[in-house]
Amino acid sequence: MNKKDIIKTLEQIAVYLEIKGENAFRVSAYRKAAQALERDEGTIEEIGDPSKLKGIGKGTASIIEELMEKGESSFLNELKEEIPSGLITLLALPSMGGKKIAKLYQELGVEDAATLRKACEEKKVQALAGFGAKTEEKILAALDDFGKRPDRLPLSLVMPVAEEVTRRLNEFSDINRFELAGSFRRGRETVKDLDFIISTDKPDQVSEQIGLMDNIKQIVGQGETKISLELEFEENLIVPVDFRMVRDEAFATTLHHFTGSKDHNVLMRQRAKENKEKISEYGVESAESGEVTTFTDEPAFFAHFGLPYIPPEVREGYDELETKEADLTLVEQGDIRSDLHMHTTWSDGAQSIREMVEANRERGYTHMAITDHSKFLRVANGLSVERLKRQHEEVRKLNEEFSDFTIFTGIEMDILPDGTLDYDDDILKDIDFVIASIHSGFNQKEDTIMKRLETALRNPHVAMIAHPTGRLIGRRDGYPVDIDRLIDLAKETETILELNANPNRLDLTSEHLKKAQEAGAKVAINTDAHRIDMLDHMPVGVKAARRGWLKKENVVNTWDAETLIAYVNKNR
DNA sequence: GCCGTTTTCGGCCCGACTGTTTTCAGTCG
Repeated sequence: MNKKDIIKTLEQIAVYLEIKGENAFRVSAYRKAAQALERDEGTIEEIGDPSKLKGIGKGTASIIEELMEKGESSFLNELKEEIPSGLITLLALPSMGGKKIAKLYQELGVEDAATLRKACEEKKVQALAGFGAKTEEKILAALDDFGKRPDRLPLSLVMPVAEEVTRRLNEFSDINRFELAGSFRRGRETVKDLDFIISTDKPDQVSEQIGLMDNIKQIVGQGETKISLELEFEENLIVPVDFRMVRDEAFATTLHHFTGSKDHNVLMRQRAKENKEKISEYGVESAESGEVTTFTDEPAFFAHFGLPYIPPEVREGYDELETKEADLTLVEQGDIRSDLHMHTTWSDGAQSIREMVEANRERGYTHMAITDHSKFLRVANGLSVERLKRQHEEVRKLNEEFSDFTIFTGIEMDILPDGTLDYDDDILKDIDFVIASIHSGFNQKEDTIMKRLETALRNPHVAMIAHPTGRLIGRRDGYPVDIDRLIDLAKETETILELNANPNRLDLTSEHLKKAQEAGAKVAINTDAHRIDMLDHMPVGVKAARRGWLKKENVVNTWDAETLIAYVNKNR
């Protein structure tokens, strides 16, 4: 059993105990033990004695040891004997938690979705103490929706919704300021909902305007400080959106609270407790005087606890509170001076070279690369050698028009299924910025894929590997890659790895990026734009980079053109 | 179940909302 399996098992035990109606703190102890393992960077073997980690004591350590010896947990096996597995899936129903499920199981013999439905239809549920007719109706409605909707929505789908809601809020009256919080602000690649924090002196009026918005499928909840909606857009795109209304003095702490993550908030509150203080969304309360301190902005809030500003992207409850300011100074959009991966009408892009160049200049960059597909990719009108040469002639001519801007010739060259590259070295040697990438043979075994990648990495003309895992978020997993090996090779051969800024891709992940930075491999953030408007995905990529704790100096797009080309040409 | 410069017991992050109650438990974020 590896570390991931052990973490999963501990979390599974927590779920079973929850349904058993166990003490909530005992349940969370198993979750905390799982988190402690996750937080530690070592493998399970490197950790050695697990009980030396904070959050793992005698009980959970013995379970971990048993898992390592036997590959299974007798405790979990007992729980599985005792509790029908169908109950586990019921936890996914909204407003259903361990306590309610335990009661349904114990008093009505509910074992799964089907028996729960039957109990509701026979009106047995509303007879239980603590349940009622409304609860029964809600359960039936939830069962009807069960499994129809994905748990989390990919960023690419919710981004336009976030923009649309932002546009509408800007038109509302009685709003001092507002900001989008939650996992969207933290830059996660999928989100459960959108959380808007609104500063207002008239929450009733704001709530009323929100309730009259277009596209409302239903109002899920409405209180004095909060209104929760489901907005429905085309193609069955249903996005839950929460709005929290607060007075302006509480805006910073509310924003922090609802930006999360939950684990980060727990760390902050524990820290406050050590100071005899209590954090809530309304401010920081002194336990002694009961006085509440509020803050003008988040930096002031963190400063109150002697902390540097912790960017939203790293608020995941790991070690961000223990990290020194220098390591929290992450790459930002303003640092980006180039986009190094994009397409034109020469292959499968929508715009001409000139149009793409102008669009890049408008975005304030100082250089760029035109990188159309290579000849293997016929469906994308990949460039023959002859067309490649003609295109590069055009790029060079265009480049002469600008004294303050540099256009690199480039190519996104396929790494072929047989492991060879799509062009010979004597073609590649004349190209400024050669990207290599995989668009075929996704079903190959990991070592075959790695051999293909290694060929590209070891070629002195290849500057960068694009979208190194090939995944499409929520649609396909990509091809199998040994990331650690890829990073080591990238470092050794001084080949750049791409963080693809397209919200459907976003490979590398934050874990990959952390490893790359630690290993000393360089990263590029590129939009891979096929249209001008896709160039605007750059901030999405920057956010993803910040989730990977990337510093400016390790992101090659922040370098000037001379430094970049010197790095690329070093080994040629 | 875990933890301790408030230490071996008694806490464990905090508040809003809903639906059930008639003062609060459960769920959620």
